[in-house]
Amino acid sequence: MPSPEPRFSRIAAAIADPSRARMLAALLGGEHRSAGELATSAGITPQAASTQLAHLVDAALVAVRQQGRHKYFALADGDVAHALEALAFIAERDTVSTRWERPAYRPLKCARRCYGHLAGELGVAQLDMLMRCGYLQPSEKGLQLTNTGSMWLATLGITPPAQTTSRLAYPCMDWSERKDHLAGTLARALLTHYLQTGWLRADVDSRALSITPLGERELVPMLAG
Amino acid sequence: MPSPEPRFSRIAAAIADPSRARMLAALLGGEHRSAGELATSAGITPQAASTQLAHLVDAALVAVRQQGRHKYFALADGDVAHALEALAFIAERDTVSTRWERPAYRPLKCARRCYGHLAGELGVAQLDMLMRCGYLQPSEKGLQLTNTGSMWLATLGITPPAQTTSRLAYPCMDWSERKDHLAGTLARALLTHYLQTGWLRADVDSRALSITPLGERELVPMLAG
DNA sequence: TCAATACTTCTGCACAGGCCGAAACAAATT
DNA sequence: AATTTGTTTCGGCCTGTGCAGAAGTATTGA
Repeated sequence: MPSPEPRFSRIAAAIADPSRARMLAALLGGEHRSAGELATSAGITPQAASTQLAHLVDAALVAVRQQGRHKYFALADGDVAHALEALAFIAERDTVSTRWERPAYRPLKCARRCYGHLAGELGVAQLDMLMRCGYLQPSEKGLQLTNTGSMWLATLGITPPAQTTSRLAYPCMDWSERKDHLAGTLARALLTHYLQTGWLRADVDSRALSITPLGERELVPMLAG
Repeated sequence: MPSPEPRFSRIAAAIADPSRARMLAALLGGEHRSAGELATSAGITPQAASTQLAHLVDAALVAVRQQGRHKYFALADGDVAHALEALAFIAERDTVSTRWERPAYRPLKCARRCYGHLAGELGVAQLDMLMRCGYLQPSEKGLQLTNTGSMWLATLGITPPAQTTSRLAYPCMDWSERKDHLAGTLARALLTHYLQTGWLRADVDSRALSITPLGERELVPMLAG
């Protein structure tokens, strides 16, 4: 006689917890975020976030993608985003409206650190330029520095990092741009150089990188070329 | 630094409880239901249902309408239904599909009891016929039985109920038809008659009324005329 | 090989919230 | 007025579940 529990209540329960909801809100833009990032977004410890993210994955609300020692999470698909927006709509319809624009996200999309190397629009542009100019070329394992590439590095005053067990250069998915950017020791050396020359300036407590006026004049054209 | 709690998590929390979800599912067809009905739908006691319904009203997911000593609840609006369906969609997308057709609801829409009187398509047809034939006419307080109406009742073998403190006849919103049907002591007398003559048969544990073959031949044409 | 970083599992704790029984309140019927 | 029926409030119990601390696993970098 008591009807069975509606299946949508399980989905709603997954969304209902404030910490999980904060993580989902952080993913609403469509970008991928690592577990640690989501932990700080939610204001909880990494181990708590790990449990909650497992909960969300189990409910098929978010999808995981492992990349090295990181795990990147994103909304499972557009249907989930649609459901969240439908909930948000009835939650916000009586308020002053126009949230859901997120100016806080803009600088991150432009340029940011991705564990020592450059990511964002600028990072994608960097890899694009390196390939287009023939400074890097694909090889059987990752990307290989060409002779002209070594010469280009020399003009910048960078000596190519010695080939070690850690990879020199390889593509890394850029989740805000949905394209690859450059990762590896070479990428870290390049970002270090950009910071030393004052082309970029690192934010204190965020991954954002801001472009200085000098960088606007010198770095941006270089990467565009 | 920890972002504020997203407002949609409060909405999700209201939906997440299994008992509340069962009540919402019972309202998904758009019909109004009384608190007691929703309590049995959810499989909880009336006092528990009262608390949960207050919760749903507070969250603006359902709207209340008081009618006498009853309280009728319904989904607040189409946006709420939309959000519930969006949640149900992602909850059911991997299952064998095609729920959400509800053959169980069909007999209720046709004919049912509404606290002693006839409701549903047949109830609406009944009031329509009574007015069209001039058996009832509007008065300052409710509906009044005419002389021809009294004669018509006599041909059925019904003596008009004496006017008491309880109202003889008045319109009552039919929530499946979105029109009025007949309520009052006269309406109860008519339904009792229909059941005694075997035109209708009452279900055991539901408000549904089924039309017998005899009723199909005699009652349905009478109400249509 | 060793250290650092990212994430996960385990354990115990504590708070939130749903439930029922009992009793009160309100409306309608007698 | 008295009774019946529908709904609400109060009090106490109890389960579910989110949290952090500590310890464990995995991957990367030197």
